[in-house]
Amino acid sequence: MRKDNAKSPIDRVEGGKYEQINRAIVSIWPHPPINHYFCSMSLVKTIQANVLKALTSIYSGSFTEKDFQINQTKPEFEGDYTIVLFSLVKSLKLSPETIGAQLGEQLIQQNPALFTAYNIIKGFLNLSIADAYWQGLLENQHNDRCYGKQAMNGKKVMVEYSSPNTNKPLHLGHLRNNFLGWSVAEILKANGYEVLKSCIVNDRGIHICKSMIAWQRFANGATPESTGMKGDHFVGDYYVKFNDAFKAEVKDLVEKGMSEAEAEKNAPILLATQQMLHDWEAGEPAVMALWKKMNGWVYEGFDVTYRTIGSDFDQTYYESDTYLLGKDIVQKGLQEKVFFKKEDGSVWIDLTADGLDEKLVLRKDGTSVYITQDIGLAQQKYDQYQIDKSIYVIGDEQNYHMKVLKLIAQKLGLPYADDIYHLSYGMVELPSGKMKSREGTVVDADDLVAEMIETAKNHTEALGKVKDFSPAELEALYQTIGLGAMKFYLLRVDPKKKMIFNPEESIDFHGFTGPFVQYTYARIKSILRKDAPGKSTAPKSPLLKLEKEVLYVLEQFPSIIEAAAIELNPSVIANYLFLLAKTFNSFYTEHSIGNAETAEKKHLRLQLSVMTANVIQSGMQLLGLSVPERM
RNA sequence: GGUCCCGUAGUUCAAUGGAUAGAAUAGAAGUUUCCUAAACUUUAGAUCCAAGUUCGAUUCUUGGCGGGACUACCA
Repeated sequence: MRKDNAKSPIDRVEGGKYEQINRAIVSIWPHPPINHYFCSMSLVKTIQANVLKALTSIYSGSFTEKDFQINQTKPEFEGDYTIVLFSLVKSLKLSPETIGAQLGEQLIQQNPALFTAYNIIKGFLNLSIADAYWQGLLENQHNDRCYGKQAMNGKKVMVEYSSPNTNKPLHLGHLRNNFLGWSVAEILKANGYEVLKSCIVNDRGIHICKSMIAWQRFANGATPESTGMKGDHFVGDYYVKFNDAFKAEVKDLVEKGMSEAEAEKNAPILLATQQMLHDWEAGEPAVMALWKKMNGWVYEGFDVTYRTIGSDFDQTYYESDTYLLGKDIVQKGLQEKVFFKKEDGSVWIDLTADGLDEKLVLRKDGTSVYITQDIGLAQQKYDQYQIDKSIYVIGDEQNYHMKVLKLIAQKLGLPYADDIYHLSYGMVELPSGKMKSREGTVVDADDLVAEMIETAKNHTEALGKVKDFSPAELEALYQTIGLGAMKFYLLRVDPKKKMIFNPEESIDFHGFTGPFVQYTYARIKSILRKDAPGKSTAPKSPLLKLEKEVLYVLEQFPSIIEAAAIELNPSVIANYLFLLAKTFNSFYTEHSIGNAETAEKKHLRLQLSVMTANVIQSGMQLLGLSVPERM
């Protein structure tokens, strides 16, 4: 049953499609992006290789990494990593205990420098890793700024994100999009890709004309300058004014006896808007001038927002340039019988065999539709930059559209078809449901940013730790913390899932948050201003439990960066950083760093602090967050 | 109608088919002569329902129930 068949066209405009220019996860990242790290193989991979070698030498036969799993050992058991043996039981026809004992013995014999002990509980072989391994990692990598990052791999990726409409300001949904796009770009760079960030601006169309008409009629020449308003908000207000006027006209016509459906089609202001769109397409000078003027205002507003939140693009596309693209591709496809023409002259593709519908690609008047433009733009991106992968950060409501786009490209045999990837993310919803401008429930991006910075200010002042900061330093700090809280909040959730934002409850600064991680960093830096790890040749004493726990987490950073790239999922990084900060904080409260028991311990703990700070800093950078030296 | 997505503590989020389902927050109780208490410690609290596959299911399959998105000669 259709849910929205009662809605008027204007409802759909407000609550639906135009609201989100975000467009469609259908395909899978075809292969893990990289094979080796700058420095050394990850511990899990090392264990994997050792287990494979041991299995082969004990049981003779061929094994693959799929024959067993390696998990972190649960804290209630002795050991660091665990081999799950169940899947070997069938093929080897031995009990898990036997396999475990034989494998454990062999591993220790084979690599006594790495494995020190094992125990078997049920089908789980728990392995203990030598202290020397962790100590070596720390000694070698603690101040390696490239830790976890990979060498350039020669592949080029374009990440398209943000993609605003020029008839209204950015809202919370755009923020999720922007932060995701930015972070994914950073994550891919860390994995060795050359990344191009792009943005398609939806700067034309009936919705833009609505703001223009409303301004013409109601503004009396007012400008952002004359009203002191930010340009995008200024224009957005006229978009709202259009809708108010439209509704009033419809109501009026209905009272005069017209049916509601008729009235919605014939409201004078709507007809005027449609005329304006025609004039725009015809290049009518006055309309073009107005269009340029108003879009200019919006861009000035967007620039301010983008600068504040830290978004930028290597390439901006404008729909006014691209909306005619793709027609030649359709003509070619028509010849190749990928498309077919209906009697009225419109051109379609039949996707019913793929479980989809027939889709229009060219109107009967020969003009292109959204999907046609997107094919054209995809082609242009490929021609222009020879990209190996094209990622579209677009909301999940456009899953269908993006599926169609990819499918059409594949059927046309376009070389980049398989490299189109829709990074589909869920909407940000309010506790009451979707944000609706008609109900005034849209959370404005600028307002939210300002509120977060204000909250950061209040918290900071209440704590009074940075009273010696200059006003400029304070402002920078508030921004770092406020934006940090907001970015972390939006990125810590799996992008695929929709998330709920409650405007009544302000975004937290405690717990699983950006400021928590930032605070951990600032506290470490405070120690490192007084002390730095020098050289130590003292024999190493055994690692304490909490020291090892921090190292255990630090060791995983390279694998985490890789996993985040394979999944295109910044929340992997956010979860990791929180775990790291929490683990370090536990260590920090329990053990003194500056006044450690021995010089050797002090040295080790300072190195541990340096490495933790470095990893926090690079990890936060992958999320688009900066870290303060003090807070 | 069709296609797709989602149902986990009061709330917001985790969990490549693995051990006793993790966190955060809200609740209860503690920790400051010592490196930043935006921290730390303890405590209580959850897999929508029903079958199936499996040594093992939050995860996979099927069927319910509940929520959402899409299904325009709009972009």
